[in-house]
Amino acid sequence: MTETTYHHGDLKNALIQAGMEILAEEGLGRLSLRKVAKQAGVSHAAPYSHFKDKQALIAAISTEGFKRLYSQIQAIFEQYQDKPDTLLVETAWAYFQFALNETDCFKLMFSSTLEKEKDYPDFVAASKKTFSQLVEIVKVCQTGGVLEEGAADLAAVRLWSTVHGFISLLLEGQISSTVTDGRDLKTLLMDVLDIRKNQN
Amino acid sequence: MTETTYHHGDLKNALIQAGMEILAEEGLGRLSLRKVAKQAGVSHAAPYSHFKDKQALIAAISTEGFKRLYSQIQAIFEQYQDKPDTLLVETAWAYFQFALNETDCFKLMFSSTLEKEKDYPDFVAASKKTFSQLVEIVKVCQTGGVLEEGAADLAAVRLWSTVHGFISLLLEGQISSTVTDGRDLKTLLMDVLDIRKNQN
DNA sequence: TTGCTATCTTGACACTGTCAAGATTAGAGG
DNA sequence: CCTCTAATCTTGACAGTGTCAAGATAGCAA
Repeated sequence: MTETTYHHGDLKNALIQAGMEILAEEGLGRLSLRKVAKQAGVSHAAPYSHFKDKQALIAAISTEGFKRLYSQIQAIFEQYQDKPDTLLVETAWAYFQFALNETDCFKLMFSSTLEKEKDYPDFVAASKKTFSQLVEIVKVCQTGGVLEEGAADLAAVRLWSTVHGFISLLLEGQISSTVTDGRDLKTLLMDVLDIRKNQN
Repeated sequence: MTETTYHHGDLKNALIQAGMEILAEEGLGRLSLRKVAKQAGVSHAAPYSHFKDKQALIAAISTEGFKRLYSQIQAIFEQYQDKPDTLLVETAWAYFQFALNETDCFKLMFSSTLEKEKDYPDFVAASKKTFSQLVEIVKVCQTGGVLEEGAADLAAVRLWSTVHGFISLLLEGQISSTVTDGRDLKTLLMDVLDIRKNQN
């Protein structure tokens, strides 16, 4: 589908793409360089022309994951920019859905498979950008009166921590069913975030 | 140190012990069954007499991690049982410290290396027990007036999510330095949890 | 003592990440 | 159009891995 010629043009992205597919279908445990290479239709050592390491490929996949997460949140941001209360809930919900829909990618992004993030500036940039976006959203919510005024970055960390921790524990099966039962996920999320229901 | 005889008595625990040491010294990425076996002084296939899988060993190590976490929190619980406000902070701080001191074990416990937790009832029991403990602590804080009354399990999930998410993101290097700079970790934790400073 | 059974060893297999050496080819300079 | 260089890709090898089957060992019950 994506291949161009024999010397096959854009292998780097093809490998990232193949990696994400395997990740989604088989999970992190079954993600190997050789399988990625085979899926991209090249020999087992070909990836080393584009990635120093398996770590480097994983960094690239994580980076791509952050970009997707960013753009999904960005869509929410633009949609609800002038409805601050809805904005907060929907941002959290978008984060939640990303984790649910692309579980293994999400886990890869955060499950410290990467050992020396410093070595991957693209990865750092992509995640920093996402965080700045959250701070931005928090500011809008503050001026909109949905959140108390105060250090926006701290408030963003607080919210991000809660959402991230909750979805992580949930994916891990650590949230007791006495809590989850009888609530749909979105209401549950709002309860955990301690957001009172609004108009819709 | 721990070996008893030639047919070497208590290999199962020796393997768990060896696994935790390697985990602490070299990290999850470098934890292999064969290395664990060598460190315990047995041949490479010996672990299969006690563990079905590498997964099973990892489950056992995680379980041990939960037991340690439990007992550390339990110590805090007993110490501050009748000082509800301090209790809350110190519990969160104990969780925090566990993650900081035994980082790789902590990551192993939560980083979904385990694929089918259902298959490891001991693991499930140990983590459930820890959660019950948190609910218990929340209840004490509620009757002590430190937390609003309400569903204790939901409040526990909320707190746990925030602490867990925060420490996870921190370990991952995802927390911007604009937030961490100039605050020591405990104050930072209290800020994130939105707990106002008290007497001490 | 005898024999059963849990435990441990040995040897093998397929698979993995990684590297060195060589083949191929795209594209720049003539 | 041809040539040459550098990027790209292949082949082959190596050590390390998880796992299993077959056999050795030894603790313990009879």
